[in-house]
Order: sequence, then structure tokens, then C-alpha cells
Amino acid sequence: MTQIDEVFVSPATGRPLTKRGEATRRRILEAAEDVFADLGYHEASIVKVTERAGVALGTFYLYFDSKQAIFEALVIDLNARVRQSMTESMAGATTRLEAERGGFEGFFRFTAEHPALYRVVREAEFVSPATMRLHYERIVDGYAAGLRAAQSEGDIDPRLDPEVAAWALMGMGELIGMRFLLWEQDSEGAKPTRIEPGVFDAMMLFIANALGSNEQRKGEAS
Amino acid sequence: MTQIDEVFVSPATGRPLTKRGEATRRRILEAAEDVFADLGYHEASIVKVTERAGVALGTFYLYFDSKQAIFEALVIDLNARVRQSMTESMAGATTRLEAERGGFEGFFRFTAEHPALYRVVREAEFVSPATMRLHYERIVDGYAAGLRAAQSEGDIDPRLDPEVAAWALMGMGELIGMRFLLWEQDSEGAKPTRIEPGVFDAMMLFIANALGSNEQRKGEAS
Amino acid sequence: MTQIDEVFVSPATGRPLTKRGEATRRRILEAAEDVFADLGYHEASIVKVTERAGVALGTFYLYFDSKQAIFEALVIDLNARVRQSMTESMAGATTRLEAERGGFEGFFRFTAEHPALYRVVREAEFVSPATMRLHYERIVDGYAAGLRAAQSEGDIDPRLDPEVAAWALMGMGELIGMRFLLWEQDSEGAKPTRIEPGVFDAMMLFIANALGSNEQRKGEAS
Amino acid sequence: MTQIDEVFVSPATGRPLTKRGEATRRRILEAAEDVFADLGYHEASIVKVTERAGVALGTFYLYFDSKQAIFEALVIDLNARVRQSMTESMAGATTRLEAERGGFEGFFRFTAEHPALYRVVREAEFVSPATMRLHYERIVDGYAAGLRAAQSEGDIDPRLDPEVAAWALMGMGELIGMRFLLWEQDSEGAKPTRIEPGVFDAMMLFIANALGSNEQRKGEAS
DNA sequence: AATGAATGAGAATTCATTCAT
DNA sequence: GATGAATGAATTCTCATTCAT
Repeated sequence: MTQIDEVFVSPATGRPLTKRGEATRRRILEAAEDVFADLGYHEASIVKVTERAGVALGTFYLYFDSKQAIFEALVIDLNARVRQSMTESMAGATTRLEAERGGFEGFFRFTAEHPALYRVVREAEFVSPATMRLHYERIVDGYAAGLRAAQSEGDIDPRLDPEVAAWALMGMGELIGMRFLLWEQDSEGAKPTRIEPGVFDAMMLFIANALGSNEQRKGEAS
Repeated sequence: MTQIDEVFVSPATGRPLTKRGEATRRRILEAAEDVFADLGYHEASIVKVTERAGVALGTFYLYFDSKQAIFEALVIDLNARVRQSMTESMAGATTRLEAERGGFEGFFRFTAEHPALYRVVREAEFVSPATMRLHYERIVDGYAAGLRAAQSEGDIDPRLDPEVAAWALMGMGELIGMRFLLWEQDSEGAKPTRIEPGVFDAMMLFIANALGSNEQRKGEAS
Repeated sequence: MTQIDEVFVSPATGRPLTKRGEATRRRILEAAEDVFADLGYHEASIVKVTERAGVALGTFYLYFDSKQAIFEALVIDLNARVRQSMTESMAGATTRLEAERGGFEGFFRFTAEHPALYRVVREAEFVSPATMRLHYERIVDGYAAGLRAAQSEGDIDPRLDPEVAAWALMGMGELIGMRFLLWEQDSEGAKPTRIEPGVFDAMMLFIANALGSNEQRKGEAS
Repeated sequence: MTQIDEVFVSPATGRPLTKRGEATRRRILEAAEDVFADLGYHEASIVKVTERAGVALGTFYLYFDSKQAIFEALVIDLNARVRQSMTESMAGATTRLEAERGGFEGFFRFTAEHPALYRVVREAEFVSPATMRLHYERIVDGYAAGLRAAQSEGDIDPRLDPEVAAWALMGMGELIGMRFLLWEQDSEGAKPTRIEPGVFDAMMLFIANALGSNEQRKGEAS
């Protein structure tokens, strides 16, 4: 589940986990993702998580200190994965606009598959503000770096403030994803796996304008 | 507190409220705004609300059916007021971009004065999804209408989808407000009353680009 | 139950209790005394206390902050009462030895009727050390004062250190009470209501010797 | 750790312990003494004991049946050792009063070095009453025998009831030790290793009086 | 209209004990 | 002999809601 090889220690004993322990920890974390996604942080309970994971209640506390602790672990884990998903989708892009398209595709794909991230982060302001900020800041940092690079290559409007733009773009993506992905459902109540292409393209036009990308400016010039 | 003249009825007796009752209801709603802003929805409790309002616990249930009910009443009330704040700030604008600037100023001013709206809406997905959607949709509807009008006047890029753009702009504003208003504090921990001008201008440039406003295009043409 | 007129406030609201509230508080405290006496502090549970008091679980927390808080309230209450019981039994004594006899009679009578004090204090070292010390120190203080007075009247050995003697006498009483009152039971398992006179007298002889009272020295002289 | 050569059997296999097993058992028992002394019986946990002993949790149950079982083993072990400490300190005494002085010195020295005995016994009434009684009774029995012998040698007041006197003296020692040894600490929080001489002497005077020892009566006669 | 005592379901967390490895 | 992951009953405490006064 986690990308980075990391050695977890038992919060109870402080000792590194055995292979068996590692597997149990992963099952609990995966169950927590499901439960948090369905019920949100507050409605979720440790009992529900452990039931879904198929372990006993007490087992939870072998691996996590508290409900808040697993929330934090989950956010950090999901955050690493959504960024990886975005990075992968951006590979091969030759212009910033292609990178944006790829990045948002990766972001929305991940969101459709892992609604937990979304839902749980949005209600986390009072649960674990530091973790919530960490989540946003890690995304913004990478994003702003990408914009800065594009600026130095003359690919986007040099007047933009990369950090402000990054926050703006992330906010955009968050609400567009919420509205056109998570809230959307067909006549049978099924959730879509991706944003409707028309909407996605409309969003990309908005972004292209905002970044004043070369592609865009060429388009306008013609 | 509420702008629109509305006749409330007691959930207990079903009869319209007297003047005294109306005043008590208002005090409770105002207290709830404070408490929800400080603690968020889940940490807030009815006892804390009634204590802050200076009424007895039981009095709460004379005016509201439940914790969720006051949350809904509060969101609807705040939503009406934030929209009014935005509308007022937009008055006199002659271009869409001026309207945007005014609208965001109004939005951020209201946010600084009433953080409850922000905080409580963001954790409400599982509390009262319908109310949360209502909040966003009411803003988006007005916003999209404004964009549509600007398009028909040739003031902004005619290719934009007004609804998608409205969601994008609202998301932008939400995260920019969170990051540069609510999270910001000076060395003594005091929260700013407005977004730093440089950031605000950077955001406006982003928006100007995005909307492809006439002003903007003229600027680029030169 | 409590001797001193005291105004209790609800730990929840901080307001003084109504008459009804005062009665409930008393019932809970009395139930706690019974449960603590039967089971000790650690085996006792809030549920058991409220069941015995005939109130709902949540009601407990209207009157006491925690299990430890009711323990402390109980110790302070019992302490005031055992001292009163001792004082009353000492009234009318004309010599220190008569006062001692009266004091121990009062102490043992109270112990037989309220074993909670005894049992709960002895296991309190790790629960609430401050309260435990308070209990012992309040008794010792009064005791030492009595001894000092008797010394200045030439009634007991002037060489004794009153404070050390007071601790010694209290320890004596504690173990004698434990052994010959609380541990004792007849063939049907019933606990005695008082210490067997022979034992009591033997203890009094020991004390008379220890204090080197005039009575005693006259006795020895003859 | 244990003085008496005793053959322990594993509660798991029922077979006598090997040398290695015996060492492990001893380490666990010593760890338990430390943990119980620091935290008391109820706050102590098997995990903490095994951690302090440097063995795995499961190992505990190879040597002891339960938490209560190790408590009982510990009390019995400490009881044997405190009595030995007292006996050693009494060796060479030529009068009962010298024996008393020695006995209390031994008792307090042991208490200062092994506070576990004290602390754990005092909260054990509801954990293992039989063991608690055994502890007190074993001490009293020896004590009473010593007093009886002194009486038959005309060394102390013949009218005293040896058993009652033994309980009285033990209670005295318990509270004096608690107050002037365990509760005492210097300005840096360090615990004393012995009772302050003035206090000890004051206590001995009290005892001398109580026992009506020959020394004492000679002193008074002069 | 207002009060505030009472309720009890539900939550997080602990820890002695078991047992497969 | 030793290990440590797993168990789940039991406990303390919270708080939205009711209702008699």
C-alpha cells in the first residue's frame, strides 16, 4: 500500500514489526481507508475499522496509538500516493499544459478510486490541522516548483506567482472533483470513474487561459 | 442577523415566535456561529452553545430540533450573508474583472469576520450533505449567471463554460482564503483581517488570465 | 451525610446545585461508600456506583468529574466524620487516658459502621496520594494537639514527641482495627460491631504505658 | 533473591526449572518488585514487568500463572526477607528494648531499600487478602513470641497481651515508616535512606514506655 | 418561555491472558 | 525455553436529547 519502503514500529513495544505484523498493519490501514471514505472521520469508529479488517478490536492498538494517529498515517500514505499518481500521469508531457492535463487526470483518477483522501482531509481541520496542512503543502510545493520551471522555460505567463497559482489550481481541482466526480452519479446511483470529458476540457481551457501558456497564446493569436 | 424577513415557528409548539422568542433564537444562532467557528461542528456541543448564548440547555430545543438543524440554519444564514457581502462589493463594477475583484474582496472580508462558514462547511460532508451542496450551489448559480452575462457582453472569453468556471473560481477562492487568511497569523498569533495585497493581486492576475477578460487581452495585445 | 453545610457546584455547569441535585449527589456519594467498601477502589466501577444509587450512568458525571474525584470527595467527607465521631466520644474525658479511650472507641465504632474509609485509604497511595496524606495529617494534627495539651497539664510523659506519638498511635489503631474488627467474624461470617473488650483493654494498657500517663504511673507506684 | 532454597516448577509444564529457567524467574520477580514499587499493583502491567526484565511478554506465563500469582510470590519473598533483615538486626541484643531498636532498624532499612513491600501490601486488601494477612501474621507471630519470652524473663511489663502489643507495634512501625521515610524527601526530591535519628529516638521512647521495659522502669525510678 | 436534572447509547482505550511459531 | 501477535471483555467518560417543573 505504501510506496516507500518504511520500517514501522509497534507503538506498544517500539520494536520493528515482523512480516506478519506488517501485513496486519496494512490490512488495518486499508480498512480504515474504506471506512473513513464511507463514513467520514467522525462517524468512523475503531470497531468498524477492525471489523472491516477482520481483526480484533485490541489489535488496532498494537499498530496505531489512536484514531487520530491512524488518520494521520492514512493521510500521509494517501498523500504520497496521490502525488505519485499525478507524477506518473505527467510523465512524457512536453509542455506545461500537457503536464497539467496529465496531473489532473492522475488526481481525478486517484480521487475516484480513493475518495477517502478527499473526504477525510476536508473534515480534518479540527482533527489534525498539522496533518491537513502537510497534505496541502506537499502538493503545493511540487506544483509550484513545476510552474516555476515552466516560467523559466518561457512556457507560461512569467508574471504569475507560482505559489499563489498552485493554491488556486489545487482549490480548483478540489471543487471540480467534488462536484463533477464525487457528487455525480448515474440513474442507478453508481459513481463515475472519471469526470465527464466535456467538463474536463472546459476546466483545461480555464487553466490554459490562467497560465497564459504558449499553446494558448498561439491559439489566441491565430 | 438574518437578512431576509422570515417567520420562524417554534419546533415545539409550531406557533410563530414572539418578539422575545425571536431574540432568543437569534442569540442562540449567534452563539452557535462562534462555537462552531472555534471548535468545528463535532467538537461543539449544545451545552457550549447555550452557555455562550446565556440560556439554559433546554431552551435550545425550543428553537431548534437538533444539532444538525441549527447547523443547517446556520449555513443557510451565513450563505445568504456571504452572498450579500459579495453582491455589495460587486456593485458599481463596470467590467467582469472589476466584479471579480469586488466579489472576492467581499468573500474574503466575510471569511475573516465569520470563519464559521468556512470551517463548518468543510467538515459537513457527512453531517448534512444536502446543506453543504446547497451552500456551494447557491454561490455557483449566481456566479455562473454573472459569467454568462459577461460572455454575452463580450467581456470575457466566450469559450468558457460558465458553470465549470464558477466551480473553479469558488475552489480557488476557498483554498486561497484558507491558506492566506485563516492559516496566516503574525508573530503574536493574531489573524489578519485581509489577505496580503500582493497575494490578492497575484490571484487577480490568475483570474484575469483565466477569464480571458477584455482588459486582460488588451493588456496582452499592447 | 456531610456535617458541614457546604455548597456544592455541578462540575459540568459550575452552578450551585438545586435541592434535587443536592439529594442526588448525596445518594451517589453514599452508594460510592458502599461500593468502595465492598470492592475497594479498583474493583469498584462507576456503573456499579450508579446502579447502587439508582441513577443512570451519565448522572454520575453531573456531580463528579471522575472516579478519582468521587474518591477524594468521599475520603474528605469520611475524614470529617470520623474525626467528629472521635471528638464526640472524647467529650467529658477528664484525663488524657480517658480521652484516648473515648477517641479509640469513636474511631472503632466509625470503622465498624463505615469500613469504606479504612479500605479505600489503604489502597490510595497510587490513586490520590495527596488525599491520602490529607486524611492522615488531619487526624494527626488534632491528635498531636491533644497530646501537647496533656503534656502542658502534666498529664502525660513530657519527654514524648507529640507528633511522632500521634503517628504511632494512629498506626496502632489502624492495624488493631484491621485485625480485630475488620478481619474478625463469627462462625456465621457476621462482622463484629466492636472490638472484643479484652483486646480493647489490652490495647489501652499499651497506650497507658506508652503515654506514661499519671494514672498509669500512680498505678505503677502503688 | 529468595533465601530459602526452594524448587520451583514451571506452571506450564509442571517440571522443575533448569538453572537457566531459575535465573529468568528471578529476573522477572526482581523486575516486578521494581515496577510494583514504582507504580503500585494496579498501575503495574505485565508488559512493563517483562520489559524491565528484558524478556518477552509470553515468557512471564512460563513462570507465573497470573498477575496475582506473581504478587503473591513477591509478597512471600519480601516477607521472608524483611523478617530476616529484622532478625539479623536484633542479633546480639541483650534486652528486649535493644531487640526492638534492632528490629525497627532492620525494618526501616529494608523498607528504604525495598519500598515495594510497603506499597504493594497496603493496596492488596482486595487483590489477595489471604496473602496480605499472611504477611502481617508472619511478622506478628515472631514478634509476639519475642515479647512473650521477654515477659517470662521479667524484661517487660507482664500485664501486656503479647499479640495485641505485636499488632500495635507493627502498626506503629508501618505509619512511622510511611510518614518519616517514604513521604520524606529533601529539597531535591531524594528519598532518605533512614529515618531521622530524632524521630527514631522519639519512637523508641514511646516503645520503651509502652513495653514498660526494665530499662525504662529503672530510668523512671531514678 | 425557560429551566436544568436525568438519561443511556456509544466511543476510545487498556491489558491480562492465550497460543501458534 | 522463548517469543510476540492477537484477543475481547471491561472501563471511563461524553453528549444529544427528553421532560417534569
